[in-house]
Amino acid sequence: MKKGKAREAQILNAATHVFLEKGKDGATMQEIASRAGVNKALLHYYFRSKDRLYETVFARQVDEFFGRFADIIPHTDDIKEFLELFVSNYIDRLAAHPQLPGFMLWEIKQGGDTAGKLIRRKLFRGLKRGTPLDPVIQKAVRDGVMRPVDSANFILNLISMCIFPVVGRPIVEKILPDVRITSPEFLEKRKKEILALVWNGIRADAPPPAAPNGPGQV
Amino acid sequence: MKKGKAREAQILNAATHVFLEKGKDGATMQEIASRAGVNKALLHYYFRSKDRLYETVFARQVDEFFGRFADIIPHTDDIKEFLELFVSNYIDRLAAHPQLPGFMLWEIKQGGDTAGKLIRRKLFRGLKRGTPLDPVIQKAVRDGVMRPVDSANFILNLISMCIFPVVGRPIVEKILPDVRITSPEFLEKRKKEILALVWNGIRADAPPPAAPNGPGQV
DNA sequence: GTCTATACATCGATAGAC
DNA sequence: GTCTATCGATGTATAGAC
Repeated sequence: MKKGKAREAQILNAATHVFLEKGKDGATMQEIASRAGVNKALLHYYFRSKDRLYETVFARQVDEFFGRFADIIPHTDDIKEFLELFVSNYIDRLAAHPQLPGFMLWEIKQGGDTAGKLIRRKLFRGLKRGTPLDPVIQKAVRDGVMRPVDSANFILNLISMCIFPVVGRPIVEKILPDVRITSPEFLEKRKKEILALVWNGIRADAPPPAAPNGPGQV
Repeated sequence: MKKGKAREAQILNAATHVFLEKGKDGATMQEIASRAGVNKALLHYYFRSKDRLYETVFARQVDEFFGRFADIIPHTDDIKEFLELFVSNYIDRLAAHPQLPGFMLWEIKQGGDTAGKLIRRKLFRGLKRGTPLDPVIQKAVRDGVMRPVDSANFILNLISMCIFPVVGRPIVEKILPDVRITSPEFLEKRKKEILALVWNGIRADAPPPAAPNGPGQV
């Protein structure tokens, strides 16, 4: 009935939804078929096997997770503004796909080298060798506006603070019952707090007036 | 042949290993039995079903992950020293069980309310209502040694920086090929960098001599 | 307690009608 | 292209001998 490409996309959407929620092992062809509103056999018609269907979905998600990473890199020479925008963009991106990081992390750990090679390829395409944050940070250090830090660790810290709340959402919301990780209010407050910590640290004797977003946070 | 308790522990060890690596869905009774060196039927003799075996393993891991959280809380009034010890203890603990965080995060997301209730119980036992870090931080703010921050966000940041590298190890090591997350050298450097960031921030005009572990990190 | 043998369900995959 | 029917493999679980 439907045209081939439309059906393929329809199945792919259902498969993506199920795989992201249950993982490769937890997902079944039956559930994917039901969600797509078609029969099991049709999945095999379009994608030979579960493995190939999964690979297709996984590759697309790697694209979403890594390939479009360049989109969230701001273009400004002001390091403070750069960090503000980066954290804001990154958190917005993560909030738009809350299931993606947890899925990627778990599945990559399972996937071994098959997944590993795919990531390497995608990663080193728009992103030739090394993080795009590196040069920005090193320049800020040279300019004397940022104290010398280990670049890799600093980037790791920045990314950790953005990603972990999304990945650990079920746990975090259980421990802090009055928090909804993906609510706009929490996300906006979180952006400010990350920036304030990164920029000022927590020491009381640090110069107060240079806080990234005014002094006012509880 | 063997006494009941010993066999039970033997099976439980094998089950823990397999479940932690593959997750509930990916694990099979056959693999657990083989690793334990016994027959499938014996697993059902000791633990009626796969579900019950999994629940036993999961409950023990929740204990490891949450229940023993109090052990890593330092006892000192000096906030700087407190944070140093907390981060150090926490990272050491995580490095000792590198598979645990990823497993917990993924499985809790799958487990729904069954897992949720179990965690709540374990969590609010040695840990009556609220994080044990909260009072320490609020006291430091009152004493004026720490600038006012949102306590929940600060704790979230601290924990994120400790946990994420372990959870994201496969990805991180793929992007930074010269890093071995669990190597002692990297872990020790990481402790210093987290503390330096938290305490001083990155701003160049912050007073330099109060760095947590001397000024020298490139 | 521990094994072999097997029952029963479910999953991935294919054949064949339409 | 899409369905029904079914096969073979695998997974959980049980029966019964020892």
